Amino acid sequence: METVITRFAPSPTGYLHIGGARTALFNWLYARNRNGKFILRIENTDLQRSTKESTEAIFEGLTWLGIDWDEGPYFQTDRFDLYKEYAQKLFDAGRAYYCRCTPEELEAKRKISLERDGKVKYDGTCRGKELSPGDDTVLRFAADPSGNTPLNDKVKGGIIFNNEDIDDFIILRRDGTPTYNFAVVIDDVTMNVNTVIRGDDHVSNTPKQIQIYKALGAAVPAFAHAPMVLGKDKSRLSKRHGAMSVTAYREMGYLPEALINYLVRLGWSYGDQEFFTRGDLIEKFSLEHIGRSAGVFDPDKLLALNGEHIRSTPVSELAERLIPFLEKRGIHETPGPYLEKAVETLVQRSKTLEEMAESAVFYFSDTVAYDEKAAAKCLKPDAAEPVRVLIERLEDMEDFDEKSLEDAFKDVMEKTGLKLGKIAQPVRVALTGRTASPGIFEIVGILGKDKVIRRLSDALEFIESSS
RNA sequence: GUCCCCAUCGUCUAGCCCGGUCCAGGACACCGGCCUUUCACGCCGGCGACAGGGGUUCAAAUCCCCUUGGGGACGCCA
Repeated sequence: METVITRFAPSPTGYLHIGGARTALFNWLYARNRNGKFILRIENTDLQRSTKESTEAIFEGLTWLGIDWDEGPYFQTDRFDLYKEYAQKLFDAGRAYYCRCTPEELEAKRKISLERDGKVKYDGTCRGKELSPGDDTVLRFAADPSGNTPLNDKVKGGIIFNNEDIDDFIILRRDGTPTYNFAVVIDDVTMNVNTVIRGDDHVSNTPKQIQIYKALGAAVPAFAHAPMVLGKDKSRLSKRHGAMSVTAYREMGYLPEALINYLVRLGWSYGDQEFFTRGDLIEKFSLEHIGRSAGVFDPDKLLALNGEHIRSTPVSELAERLIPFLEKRGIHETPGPYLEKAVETLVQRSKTLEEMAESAVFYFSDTVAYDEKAAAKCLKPDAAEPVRVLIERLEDMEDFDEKSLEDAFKDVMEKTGLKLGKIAQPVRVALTGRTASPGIFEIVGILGKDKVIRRLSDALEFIESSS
């Protein structure tokens, strides 16, 4: 069977966004699933808008997501000679002609025809004039004037375009650079791309491209147009909808595995399964299960999924990935048992690494910063007694294992006549500064005798001084 | 305006191709409850959809048509 060759061809005019990442993912996954080849190509024929920074950002985003490419990156700017060569072929074959209409004239024509019959199509003024190339000419493709161009889309099914709706579009600009609809085809032909997976905002370009393939006598690839990703208001995704760049999610503490899982699942399904590892995705991905309708990006679901991925990631690995987030808070921690134990207590309570780092601060700081409300609620005078008793009891202890801690707290309960809840909350605030935290025994065990007693004493002091 | 696509819970979706097993299943969110030293996790339960109208058929979420709604494309952008 023929080797599947797919590609991701972004234009470097901004960061890698959610929608682009999903397209990349679909192509990559399909290639991996079919044991094919995945190519990365940068479509930078628009010299004005393409930037080096955007190109770097795209590489960075893809790399973080774990999307690797087998070939490329290719840059269209390195291939201008090739486009000219193919343009010449079309010209020689009578399938392209020079046009001298100015942008202003075209604009006027568009306006008139739009008013007349609602159609916006080049009227073919220069077709048949046999103009020769010059500074003031563009090269246009001579499209089929009649008949139709069928597209057999892998996800949309069959679509038939009337050739009368397809105009003689420009393939080489006045400055000799190729336009998108022409360059993609030349690239895909010369790179042997046989499966084009892209957003369905490209469907209406497809018949134009198919005509180029045919005019060139090249094999038409399989097309799969995936539905769009929309924002909450069902309009096309944009900055208005919040964080849209892939790297923004990295910064917010999302795991690439989770983003991938979410993005792929948005528009593709595998029965009722929601959770997928990278391996699952590669194994199970198929074009047949890409949906036909557009989907709304739901940050809540992504967040929930991220929590799930965190819970299924080995603690040692999480610990390592957490370090940058601790650094951001001025905490310089190295991998090791202490970090890992701390992480272990936070896994179920964290939906992002960012959140985990925030909750982990008390494990690493010298003094505890009390949350105002927490202190007001729990570090009141009536908390002094149990805290004092606990300190005394703890001071006599050698081992801080769970069993002996439990006994210690029981003793405090007996001596003070208080329920565990009444004792645990003040202690929790004394140790962490907050009312919500991992289990008290866990924390005490990890922090160790010295830190625990110091923090309890600090709290006692706080209670006394503020009463 | 013209062309194209789409249409199941608020959202992502299963089911649709090969009509009956669907008074429509799962997930997120939301609301209850259980567990419990807090918060989570986990578990149990609830709320909640086949856009509307016509056909076809013994039978339609599933097939056909229309309407409506949404999206996309109409660039010397990609």
